[in-house]
Amino acid sequence: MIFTVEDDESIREIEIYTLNSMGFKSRGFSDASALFEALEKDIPDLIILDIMLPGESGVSILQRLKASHEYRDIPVIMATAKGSEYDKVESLDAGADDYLVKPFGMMEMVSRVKAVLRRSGKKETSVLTLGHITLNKAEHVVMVEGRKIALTLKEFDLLELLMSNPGIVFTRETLLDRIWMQSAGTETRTVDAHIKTLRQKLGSAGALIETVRGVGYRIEG
Amino acid sequence: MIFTVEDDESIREIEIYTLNSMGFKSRGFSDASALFEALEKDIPDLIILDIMLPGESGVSILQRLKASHEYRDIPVIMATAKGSEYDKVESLDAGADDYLVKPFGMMEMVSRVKAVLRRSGKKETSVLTLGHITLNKAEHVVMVEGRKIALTLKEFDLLELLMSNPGIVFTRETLLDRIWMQSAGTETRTVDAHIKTLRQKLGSAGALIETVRGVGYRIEG
DNA sequence: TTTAATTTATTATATATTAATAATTTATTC
DNA sequence: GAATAAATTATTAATATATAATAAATTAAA
Repeated sequence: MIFTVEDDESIREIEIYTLNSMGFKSRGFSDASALFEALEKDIPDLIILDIMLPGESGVSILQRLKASHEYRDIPVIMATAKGSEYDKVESLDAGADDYLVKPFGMMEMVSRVKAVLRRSGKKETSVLTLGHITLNKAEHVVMVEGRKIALTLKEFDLLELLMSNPGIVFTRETLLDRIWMQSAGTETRTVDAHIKTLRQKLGSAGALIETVRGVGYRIEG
Repeated sequence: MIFTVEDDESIREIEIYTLNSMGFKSRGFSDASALFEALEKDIPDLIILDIMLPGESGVSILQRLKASHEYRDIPVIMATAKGSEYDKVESLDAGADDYLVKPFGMMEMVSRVKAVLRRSGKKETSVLTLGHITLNKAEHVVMVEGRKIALTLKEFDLLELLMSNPGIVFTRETLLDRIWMQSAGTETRTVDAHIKTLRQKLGSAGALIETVRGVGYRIEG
């Protein structure tokens, strides 16, 4: 679970939407009081904290968090306005784990979130992302543009292998070997059939799976 | 055990019903004398105290509690009428741990109760809630929609593991390893059988336990 | 001696595979 | 550069297989 504190509603919504569709769970809050209220019920894995907030500032919230025995271990990423070097220094001093300079892109946010989670040694997210496809290994769930897609085991394994190696072409033989545990030999259309259902279930994102004629399949890097 | 002091009988009943169905034990009292009588026999983990009471007011009761060597460590949540800022300040001054502004929702009450119990470092609440299922680890009791469900040991452990990790898929192998302390190997339908009885006993809430074909089981996050 | 846990056997269902055909793409020939 | 042939992949639907749900019977434990 990721908490984000941001007073601008549209930015907050985009952040939450992005995080959710990348396989994270997230909730947004507009100010300090809403955040601390939620903290009583649920300790998140990470907090994204805007500095400019109505009422209590992000830096002040950060200091409160780090002063609290209960909350000090939650990693925090600060969102600073461009150029306010002083805030940045002060935040890092106060114990922020990373910072984002506004205006920041959603993909930058996600990659920083992943990096901080990885560094802070929290349970490895095990989330693969590519284009609009998100694959969560632990939950065995695939999302396309925020919508959950039901895949069968073979489809899931196939997609996972392709997504783990974007750009790399796999021959049918290799795929049969690695996913079906079949040593090559008999001619079969099994792989083709699964690629077909995969593409279909992925909808528009299915176009990411490319056929390399005469060789095999790959997912776009 | 949670005590709630509230003169309005219907509110009191709802509070008790809610707390009980969330896995807490609770008793209600209509005024100060009933409360102090009960306190002589049993020290609760927390008291919810209405301010507007016939006879002695909630604030006065709070002051007496905090003045008493015996009772001062019991956390107290005050229930204040909307807008009576003075009462709120006076209560927090007098040592209340939190306050609820009337009219408050039952879920808000429960989450504040949990938060205060957690903060006050009392025995870890160890109450898991998911949908209509409530699991109390300490009391080894599971409730579904307020009704107590009798689970066997293995069933309980299985549900606890799943509820502690909502959304995460567990393979039969992992479940056997973590609950049955069996290292993998022999093919068995043991897990399936327990999932079946669990679902059956949970009734409609049993649908929360999902089968991920070819992988294992998970409980909906 | 009752209750719980496990195993076995059966039934139901989801998924995988295959085979046949259609649609493409690439190569070849005129 | 068109027309045709050859090769490859896509698609479909029927069939086979694998997996899970269920119920009943057995074994173990309290």
